Amino acid sequence: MLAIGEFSRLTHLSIRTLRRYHEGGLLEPELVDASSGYRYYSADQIPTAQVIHRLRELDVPLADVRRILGASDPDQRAALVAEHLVRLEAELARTRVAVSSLRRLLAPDPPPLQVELRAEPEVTVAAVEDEVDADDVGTWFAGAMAELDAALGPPTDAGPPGGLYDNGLFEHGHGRLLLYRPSAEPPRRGRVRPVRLPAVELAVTTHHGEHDGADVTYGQLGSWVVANALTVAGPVRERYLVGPRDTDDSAAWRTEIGWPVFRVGTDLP
Amino acid sequence: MLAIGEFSRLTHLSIRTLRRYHEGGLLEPELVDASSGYRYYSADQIPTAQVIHRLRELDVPLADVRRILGASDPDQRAALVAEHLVRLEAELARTRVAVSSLRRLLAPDPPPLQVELRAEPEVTVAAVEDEVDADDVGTWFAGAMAELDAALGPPTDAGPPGGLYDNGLFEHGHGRLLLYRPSAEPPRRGRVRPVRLPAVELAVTTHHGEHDGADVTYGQLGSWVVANALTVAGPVRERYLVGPRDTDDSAAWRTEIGWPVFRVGTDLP
DNA sequence: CTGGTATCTCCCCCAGGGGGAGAGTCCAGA
DNA sequence: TCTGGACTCTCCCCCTGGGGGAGATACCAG
Repeated sequence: MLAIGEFSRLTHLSIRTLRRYHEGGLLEPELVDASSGYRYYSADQIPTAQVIHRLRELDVPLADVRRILGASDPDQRAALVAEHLVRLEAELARTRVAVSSLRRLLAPDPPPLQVELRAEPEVTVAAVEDEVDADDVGTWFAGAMAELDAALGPPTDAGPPGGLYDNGLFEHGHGRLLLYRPSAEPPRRGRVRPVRLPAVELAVTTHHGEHDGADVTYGQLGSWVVANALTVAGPVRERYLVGPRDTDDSAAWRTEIGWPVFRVGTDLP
Repeated sequence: MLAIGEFSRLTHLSIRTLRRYHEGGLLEPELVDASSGYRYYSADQIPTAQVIHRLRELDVPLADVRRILGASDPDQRAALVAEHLVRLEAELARTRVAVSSLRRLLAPDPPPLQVELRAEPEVTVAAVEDEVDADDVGTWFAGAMAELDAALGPPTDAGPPGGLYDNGLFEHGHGRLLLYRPSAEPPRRGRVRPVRLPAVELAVTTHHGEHDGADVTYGQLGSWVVANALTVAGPVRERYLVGPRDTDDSAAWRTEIGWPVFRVGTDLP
């Protein structure tokens, strides 16, 4: 039986942290003296403590650590861990994008932006729509796109997929998100259903590369809109001209960003 | 002039976050209405907001973001950013170590540990000693080793360097740390001075690979000590048989870990 | 038995964000 | 000019995963 200080020395987990892990049900001491409250650990618990230590170094949330430790089957445990390694890899990819887009931001001469004003007519499409948290957009997007493809089959010449992004997504971190594919006769299947997109006047530009870097282009487009004295209204639109479905080379990806505007002197009476 | 909601849509920073950045002096609105408190931003502030966004994605602390934005000289700014990219890289290395050591921990059959009992005689060495936080050990270690090498010259055959780790380092996250190199006539120079290391009985094993993974070996050694009914006392000792000074191949590194013990039936009267 | 050290619980603090209440402000349409 | 809805304000609390420190007990060796 090891007192907490001794166990701390053995595992390199601080006493405070061990107590917290006890409270949290992550690592229950083998024995807790009922009268004194002293925690006593056994040497058998050292490996467990070290697994926790490692998982925490990988920023696995305590709740997930608990789940991993609770998995009785070693295979299942390995699967749970692998899941987090995937998450780590995704995070690394995000980091890479952030670094390169930071370089772009800090570069002295930003290339001028090509912006086009376009009147988008009303159109009926096959769409999936949901209330989504900003953090979940990536996951949701993948699922929705898969469902659209399942309902409509392989890409046709009806046009690339697109999305409508509620302003609340940016302002409050959650809002409505609509993903669509053009279709002459939109089916109803699963979450897919026909939706009538209203006509809208858009200021349009094209973002090159990873979607994670798109907010820089958003800013440039927004600046243009502000500078050219047009008024903003309604959800932002995107169209995925070239994306991960088309090529693995993310440098070749093209996302059209459409910012709804009132064209001065045209829409005003 | 853009109200906060509009600016939020343009930069993809949430309204809450923009307010926080204002409070924190990171991104001051161009104008704050004195009577209403409304924040108004200019379109020129969009690039700044996006730089902040990117830096935060890289987990740069707000204080450092402030410093980077405050740097007037672009070169200086680039240097500050580069500093953080170095930190990111170091973190990535730590992650890799954690992953591989996690694999080792979850492997079904841990190889048996070679433990040796050794009576270490009293010895006088050239040492640097300090009170250090656990987080700063790496930095402190590098500095202290450099200072030792400066005082003693290139490696001799007097033996590899070593360290003494106070228990408080593991239990509370800070404690005394002593780094030494054996020397017949220890000099006094800078922080380097002669120190008499007391004689001690050690349970010794050798850790292979990155030092970041050593705590697993610590646990195994500790288990052995507990199981073999010896009592623990005093600071842990390490000796750096092969380290980054010797080879870049971290798989070849060897760290001897010595756990102070009383040998039953020998030290007892 | 006594004193020093270990350990207990409890409360407050940190970063960097989010939720929500309640009040005041802006602006377009009637 | 009024009015209602949308926008924004401040303020307080909560989250995660830790750390600092106080004050009270427990353990254990001399």
